[in-house]
Amino acid sequence: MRRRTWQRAAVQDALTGRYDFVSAQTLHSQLRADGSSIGLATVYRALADLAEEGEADSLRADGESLYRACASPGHHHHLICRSCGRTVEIQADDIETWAASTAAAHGFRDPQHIVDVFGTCGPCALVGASETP
Amino acid sequence: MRRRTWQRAAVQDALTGRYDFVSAQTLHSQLRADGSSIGLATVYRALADLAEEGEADSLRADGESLYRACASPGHHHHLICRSCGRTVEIQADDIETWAASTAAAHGFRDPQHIVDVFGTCGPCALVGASETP
DNA sequence: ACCGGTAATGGGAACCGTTATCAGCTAGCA
DNA sequence: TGCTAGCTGATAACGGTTCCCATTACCGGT
Repeated sequence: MRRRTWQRAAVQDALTGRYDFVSAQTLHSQLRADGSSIGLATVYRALADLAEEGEADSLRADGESLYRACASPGHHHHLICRSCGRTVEIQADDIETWAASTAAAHGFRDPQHIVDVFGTCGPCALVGASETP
Repeated sequence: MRRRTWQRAAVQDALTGRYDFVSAQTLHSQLRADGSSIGLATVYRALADLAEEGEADSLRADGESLYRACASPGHHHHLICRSCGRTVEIQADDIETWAASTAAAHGFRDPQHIVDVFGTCGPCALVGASETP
């Protein structure tokens, strides 16, 4: 059975309050800064559980796991700003069918696909342009 | 200038001799087992260089970087057996245009995409079926 | 309200893949 | 052949994540 603790709630709340992908360590720091006494290991466990239950999306970038609260409940992909982390959720049925048919065409079963798009969002492109001479 | 050393050649040969994605550590172990005295750091450096030069593809799985010699020189994606690692290279122009147009539609510039499909290849599906009662 | 068991917690140590360090070596060029 | 910048490799350091385990506290049953 999965117990409901204030730590789990705190992690979920902190995740829901953000619009971008965050690492476990960042979330832990934020929670501590907000006065919580939650432990780092607990944040890792809570995030892993949330991802397993489908309450959060996860992806790996630069060798660390990032998490984000799901806005849309179903399967979807992400368009992520590589500068500020702003994320747009994308539904793309074409990709689903493409992945399934491609796997089947090569005799692969039970296909899963990783599809994420990174880019520089409008505001960050302006900032970056002035920083890069 | 980039020098040609027997270590780099050994890494490239070992990579070319495989049909699957391998980690730096696995490749290092294989080279040592074959009698080479190559160092682990050198394997990491050689693989990073090969990937940078476009001589090898890399992807991250389970928190580690995996490498594979490119059969097709241009941009492509992979269909990977999650059991035995057998890999099929896939050209998918539809994905390229989809990623570009999706990014543009949301005001994102300079898009990059990560698209990999994992599945269980025919032979492994048979083996796995007998192992799972 | 009170137990009892049991999952959850948290601090630190361990773990693992990767990268930095640096003295010695060597490929490539004149 | 000699020079020298780039390469090598053993080891230390590093950063993110997981494990360990004594303690805590959730929750169903009474």
